[in-house]
Amino acid sequence: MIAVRGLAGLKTRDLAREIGCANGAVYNLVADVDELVLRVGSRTLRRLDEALSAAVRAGNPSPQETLVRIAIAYCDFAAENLQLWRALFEHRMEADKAVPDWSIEDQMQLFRHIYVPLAALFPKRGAEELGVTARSLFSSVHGMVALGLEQKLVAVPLPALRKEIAGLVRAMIDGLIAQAA
Amino acid sequence: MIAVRGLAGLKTRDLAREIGCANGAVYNLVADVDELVLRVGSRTLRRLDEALSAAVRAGNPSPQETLVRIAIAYCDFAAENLQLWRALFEHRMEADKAVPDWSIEDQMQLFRHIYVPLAALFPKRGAEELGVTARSLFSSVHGMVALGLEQKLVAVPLPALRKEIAGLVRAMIDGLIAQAA
DNA sequence: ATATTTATTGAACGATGTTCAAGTTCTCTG
DNA sequence: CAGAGAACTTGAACATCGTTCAATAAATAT
Repeated sequence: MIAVRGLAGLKTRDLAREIGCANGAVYNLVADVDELVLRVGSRTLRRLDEALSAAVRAGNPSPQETLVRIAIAYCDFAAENLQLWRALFEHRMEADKAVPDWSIEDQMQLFRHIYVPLAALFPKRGAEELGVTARSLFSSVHGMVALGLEQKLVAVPLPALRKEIAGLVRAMIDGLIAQAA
Repeated sequence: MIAVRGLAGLKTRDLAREIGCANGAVYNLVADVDELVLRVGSRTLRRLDEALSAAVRAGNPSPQETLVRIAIAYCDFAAENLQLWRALFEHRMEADKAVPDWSIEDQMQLFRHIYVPLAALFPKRGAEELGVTARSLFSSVHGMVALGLEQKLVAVPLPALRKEIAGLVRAMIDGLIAQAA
């Protein structure tokens, strides 16, 4: 239902009707909608992880081109799974409720795809520093994808967005290498 | 109310009580909450615009350092106006309702801060191309700020985030210059 | 066959955005 | 300044949510 109607289109009553049970029975499967959304998010993250893994496996290019491929794969996955991908970031827990550990774990896993080629590029850097850089790289690509796929503003055609992302990722890495030298 | 309790904490009843009128009277000022949020967003964007303008005015550094200052100013503004800034991006209209022109206009204005120094750096590029690059730069910095200020994951201390942003912006620009050469 | 545990139901509760008929206040005119 | 007409205000009522829970049904154990 999230995939079809978006996160805001997920209603427990519709869901109950769809799976053929009473309204209240939904809460036998899940504590509340927050958990439901997080569990869907978990599946989405797993599929995203597979997509990124496939992008890394394909061919055996340089670490920098691997990073470019990861970024493009991220972009493609977001475009092809727009609503599910958006749900990952649109969803907010109530202020007092904590995100469960298994969900945090899911999110952290993704950084390793970026971490590995980055470590190859910057063997002098420590794990801590590499983690921060991996995070920054991910964040900036995420930002480009998020705002690029937002039809709210000017709609950027997907091929143009992919090209733009590839260009900026290469620029970032080239720049980082130049800084390190 | 958005500034204090966040976008989700804005309730029309509370608002009516706060401004001292009946529930329904809110709708004399505003068609619906969507418009209310967009009008608050408009003010936030204006203040953000001022903050970026101030960052550009301060000193008279190179175009690349100007871009770094803009990025840092964006980060600082987001940190100091966290809830209001978040509301700009968290808010979603219902699928069938369009964002009004005046709100779109507000958003577009911001890119000019990036556009100007970028045009100085890449005088050979056309307006179209510069616009796309400006957008990409903004998007990637936005992504870093958005995920960096999310306490959901590991909380990055603000000074570290600023440093990280400055580093990556310099890397991106250096990389873009190298590509153009 | 009966008792006990487990699962399911759907009505009801509380919150929330929004509407609107009725009441109130303001304003302009004779 | 009186009073009619316009404009505004009110708060109860509606629809839509997520969520709860006593009552009921089903499954399982004795």
